[in-house]
Amino acid sequence: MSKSSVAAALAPQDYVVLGMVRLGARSGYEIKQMVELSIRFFWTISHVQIYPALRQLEERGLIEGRDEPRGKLARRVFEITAAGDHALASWVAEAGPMPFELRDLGMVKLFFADVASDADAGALLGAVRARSAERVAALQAIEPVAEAADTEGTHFPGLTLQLGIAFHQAMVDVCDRFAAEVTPAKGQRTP
Amino acid sequence: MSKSSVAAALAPQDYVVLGMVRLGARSGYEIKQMVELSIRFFWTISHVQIYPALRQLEERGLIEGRDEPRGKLARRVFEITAAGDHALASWVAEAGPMPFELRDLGMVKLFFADVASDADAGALLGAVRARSAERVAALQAIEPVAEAADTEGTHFPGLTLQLGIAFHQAMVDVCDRFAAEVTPAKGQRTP
DNA sequence: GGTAACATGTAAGCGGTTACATGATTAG
DNA sequence: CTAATCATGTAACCGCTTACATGTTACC
Repeated sequence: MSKSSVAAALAPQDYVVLGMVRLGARSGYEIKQMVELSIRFFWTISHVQIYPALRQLEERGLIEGRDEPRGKLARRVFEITAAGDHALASWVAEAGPMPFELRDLGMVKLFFADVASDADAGALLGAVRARSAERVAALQAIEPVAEAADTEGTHFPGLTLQLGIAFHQAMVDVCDRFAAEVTPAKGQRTP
Repeated sequence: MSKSSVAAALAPQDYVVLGMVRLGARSGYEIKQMVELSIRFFWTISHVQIYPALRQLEERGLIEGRDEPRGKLARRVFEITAAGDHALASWVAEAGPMPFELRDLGMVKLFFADVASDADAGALLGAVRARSAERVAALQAIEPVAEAADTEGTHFPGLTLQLGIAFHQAMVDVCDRFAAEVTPAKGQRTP
């Protein structure tokens, strides 16, 4: 009832925007970029959602914006306020449900892969493995950036990076083990 | 253009339903249950989508249904056809994008956790760890079922189960390592 | 001079969930 | 006799994405 005009708690994407401003993203455009470079593996946001979020955050005094055009190119830049810092910290600390939603067609196909031929199932397994391996590589490529941030006092982005690397590496390992079990010789199982 | 009445390729959830019928789920109700017991960690479906999917699959001849009421309780049960087997196998074998979509508020909060106090950040880390630990336990509890299926010739559900376990165990491990680094003594970092 | 990147928006649509609705059967 | 489970549906709604829209600045 009534998410009309009064309270209406901030949504997750509002906090994402707030957090990115805190980490130094100035314009909506930069926020979108920073999201793509950092949390895109476990959260996405489109620019369409960012601009309304910025307006709302500013209305609430959690960020402060000023127009700073590049020549004739309209541009509004933001900084987090003390109230914003506090709101973000409260949200982070706030206990409550943290939904973990995974949607993975690859795993679904694997689940049903008994219906396919050994060759097709093997190819699918290889594809799933490759996908995770690529992601591991992509994440490892970011490690220097995270380490740089770490020395400057920002430690947790590195943790989420390690989490991403670890779980995709774990998937690669399981795929390898299974492939070894299933094709010890050449498509034969249970020797 | 035109997903009117002619072709309109089957959507993932249609294949999920088809696959579950193949694995022995007979009614829509049973399909929903089996989804909850098996692939819910990487795919969800609500009963609202299942019944239209069943109708569509039957129209295409991929499953065959007959009314089999329990007394006065309406109930329609299904079996997969040879054409259905083939369609499922083709889909599984079909190369193509396999989006891996993860949405995890816990990781988002962790990413921004530098804004919080050491105590709050530690609590958050513990909560994320606990969440994955619980999931590991829940998945391990299913292992006997997967092993039973394995001996009966259904091998791949066990693989996805191992993937899930490994995935969350990896997250637990990273959380533990990070917690050890950050609190060697008592909230001090970089000794 | 052209292409990529910068910068911000509106509007339509879709895939999916939630709420609502109904009723029968089984187990305690 | 009451609650949980079985079994299937309709309708409203909502968050999010896609497509559309526009113009600027910087680089090659």
